[in-house]
Amino acid sequence: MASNDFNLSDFLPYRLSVLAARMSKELSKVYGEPYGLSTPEWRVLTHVAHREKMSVREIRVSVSLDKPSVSRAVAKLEKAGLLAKSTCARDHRLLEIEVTEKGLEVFHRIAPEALAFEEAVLNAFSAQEREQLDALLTRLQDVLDAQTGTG
Amino acid sequence: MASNDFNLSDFLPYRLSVLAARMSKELSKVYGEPYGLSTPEWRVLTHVAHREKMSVREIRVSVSLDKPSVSRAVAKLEKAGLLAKSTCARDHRLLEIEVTEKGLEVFHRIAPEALAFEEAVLNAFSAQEREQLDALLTRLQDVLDAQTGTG
DNA sequence: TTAGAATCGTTTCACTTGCAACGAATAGCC
DNA sequence: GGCTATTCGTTGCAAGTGAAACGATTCTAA
Repeated sequence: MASNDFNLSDFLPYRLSVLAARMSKELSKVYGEPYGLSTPEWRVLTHVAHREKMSVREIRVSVSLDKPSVSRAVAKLEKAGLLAKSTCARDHRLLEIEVTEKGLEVFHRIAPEALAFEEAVLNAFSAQEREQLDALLTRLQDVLDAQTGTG
Repeated sequence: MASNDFNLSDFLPYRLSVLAARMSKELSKVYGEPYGLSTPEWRVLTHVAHREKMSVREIRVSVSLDKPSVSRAVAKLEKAGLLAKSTCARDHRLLEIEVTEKGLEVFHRIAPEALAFEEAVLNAFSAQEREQLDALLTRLQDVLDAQTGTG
């Protein structure tokens, strides 16, 4: 029976899950304890750091989090003074969320460390292998998009 | 300033995290609603399905979950009659956990679907690309092991 | 205009998680 | 042998998560 061959450690969804969890945990040492940021907060800050005003909805799709997570992350970041909220004049349902100077400052302290972490991991790979990895991950993403609907 | 280049959607930890989350969510449709299994339960059942008696500790390292998660998963699977717990005669601290006939039956219904899901994803890749993907993921795992200590 | 549908962000609530504390059992050491 | 340290699995608890409900606002269409 074929399912007797089933080996969790070779199973792609499991491997990806374990890998992603470990990497996220390592990375969180950069922004977590030192700056008191959670993963959603780090993602939101990172995205908002592009300096454009944006709504919760725009952030949500860009950082792959659900509405409540973004809402809470924004609330905490605002409380910490890292971003500013105001209601959009043209549409009072929308928020205009914008990074503050303090937020940018924090971001510019974290980002290089985050990139250094990524670089430390990718150091084990040649330029060609990096391209392969990039391409394969993109393809995986595309396959899932095609199967699921781009949700 | 280099950190202005920071783009979350190109950032490896983020990409892996999003990819793994989506794939896990898709996969969970196979074992989740139909069989009432959570992800920890699915992993534990899968590992125990090898038919060997094993302790919580052994399961834990094999399925990348922490102690409480395995303990709770085992408790629920036992309640559902999919595995059996007994205390080890040689060491009363240890449990001997073993899959039941019913557990095997459920496993043999789920596993082919899980493999089919994996296959459907990997269908987009050539044999060579699959090997590349396998090798790259293994290397990533190794790099993290080396940096972290094999946890 | 003006009702009804849709969208936005927040909040509620039930559920899951993971760390730490715990009791039970064994191993190590004097 | 007895005392301490360690390991095992469970449980308590606080924090995080996501689906659904909610009020507020805007859009649609008559």
